[in-house]
Formats: sequence, C-alpha cells, structure tokens
Amino acid sequence: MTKQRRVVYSILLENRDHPTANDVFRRVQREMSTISLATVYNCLDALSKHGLINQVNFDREPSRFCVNPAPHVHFRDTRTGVIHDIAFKEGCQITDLLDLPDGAEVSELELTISGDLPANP
Amino acid sequence: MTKQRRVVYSILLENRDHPTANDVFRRVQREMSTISLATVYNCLDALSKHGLINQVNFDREPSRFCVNPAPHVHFRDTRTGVIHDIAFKEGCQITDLLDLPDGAEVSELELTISGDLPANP
DNA sequence: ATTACAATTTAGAATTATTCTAATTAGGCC
DNA sequence: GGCCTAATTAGAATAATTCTAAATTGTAAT
Ligand SMILES: [Mn+2]
Ligand SMILES: [Mn+2]
Ligand SMILES: [Zn+2]
Ligand SMILES: [Zn+2]
Repeated sequence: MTKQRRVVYSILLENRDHPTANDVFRRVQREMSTISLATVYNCLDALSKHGLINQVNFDREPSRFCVNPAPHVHFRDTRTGVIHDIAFKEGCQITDLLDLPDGAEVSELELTISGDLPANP
Repeated sequence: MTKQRRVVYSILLENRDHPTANDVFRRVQREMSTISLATVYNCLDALSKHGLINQVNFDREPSRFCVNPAPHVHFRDTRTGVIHDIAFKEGCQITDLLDLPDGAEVSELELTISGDLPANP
C-alpha cells in the first residue's frame, strides 16, 4: 500500500458511484495534485488484482470501478445513467440456471443489466 | 439488406465462433475483396440494431459477434480461448435470482463467464 | 433510358481509453 | 548516508472504433 494506492482506495470508498479511471483521477487530484493518470490506472489495477475493487464494464464504455466487496451485479438506469449494485437473493447461484457443461469451473462472472427504474416520487 | 450486409451475415452464419470485427473483415474479403473495414463495422452495427446478431463483450477486449438468436450467455474457456454459448435451463429467468428494485424493467442483460472446461478426451 | 434522390460504402483521418517506455522518485534496510 | 527495488511520473504509443467527406449504389419518378 503506497500513498497513492491508499488515496485512490479512499476516494472509491468515499463515493461509491462507480467512477471511471478519469473520474477517480480528478477526485484524487484535489488532495494529491501531483498524481498522474498513469498512476491512477496502476493503482486501480493493483487494487483489482488484490481483490479490493472490481472493474465493471458496460459494453465498450470506459471501465468503472466498484468498491463493493459483496457478490453483486450492476444495473444501469437508462434514464439517469446511475449504476446500481444489485444483490443476489438469499442462497441463489446464477450458475444453477445455466446448462453448463459437466465439470466447468467458473473463475469469473460478470452480469450487467440496463433498464428503467420507476421514477422515485 | 445490401450485398455487403448479406455477405457479412452469411459469414457469421457459416462459422459461429464469435469472431471480432477484424476477423469478419478478413473472412469477408475472401469473397468480396473490395469491402472496407468501416463497412464491416457499419454492417455489424446494422445487423445488431435489427436484432439479427449480438455484440459480445469480454472485459475490454475487441467486441465479438454472435449469430445465435436464442437467449444465452457466453463462457470463455481460459485454456483454449474458445467462447461457448450456454443456454438457460428450462424456464429459468436470471432476474428471478436478483433483488431488483420494484418495477425495474430490464431492457438489456449481458452475462459473460470465464473459466476452465475439463479437457475433452 | 435518364435523372433525381437517399442511403450506403469507401478510404483515410480522428478519437480516446488504455498501455507502454524510460527516467525519476520514494521507502525500507543495512 | 548509501543501496536496492518497486512505484510513480510525463509523455508517447497503441489499437479498436468512430467520424468525415467523397464516391457509389439502388430505386423510383419522369
Ligand atoms: Mn466520466
Ligand atoms: Mn481476432
Ligand atoms: Zn458495484
Ligand atoms: Zn453466442
């Protein structure tokens, strides 16, 4: 854990809105003005590799970063653009629903959903 | 349906291995040497918009294109790199497993899995 | 058949998120 | 302090995709 990695991580914890690398860069700059974008990418990569954060991809948009350690999937509200964390229901295994070949070992699984949420009055 | 769109579509039907745009370009060139890469992108986009094919994204790798019209997800065998279509078990709705907010309307859903398949003897 | 028109294709340039390179800096340890 | 390794930095490079503007095509009307 270097100073830079710590501040990148704390920025992610502070506002869990799934920012892009560039969003993170701009936020980190406010308290560490000398940091470089390359370092932000390096830090995000290091934090990912150590399992502290997750990289989230919607189609071919810039990657976003998620600090929620619980298993969950991502729902992007097409009206607001906001990305919501969606948990699994109690005791549910997504792979139970799939016709996986015998012996298949899942190592990574990413589920992204786009749709509408009802307006919140 | 233009000549170019038809040949792009037929190439995809011919070999359902989830090729990239560039793979498609090289295959199409063999029977229509004057086609341009931009046109391949345009055609893939048009076919996608009309629901004949699907764009498949694994992380930030180049998009791949899938001509399987049935609902399914994608499993990449990490040893061979081959992408397999995985169907849902009878009558299974993935969103049933999720704690979606009331009234959420799913418009798009993409599930990608990476893992190991047992060697096929 | 010729013309008109809109949509598509084309070549090449532009875009842009990300990665790479090479030089500098930082931090732990003797 | 000096040594060593890993991390950071600025900037260039990369590469998938998109954009631009001109040429081509196909179709429909005259
Ligand atoms: Mn952003
Ligand atoms: Mn390829
Ligand atoms: Zn999340
Ligand atoms: Zn498929």
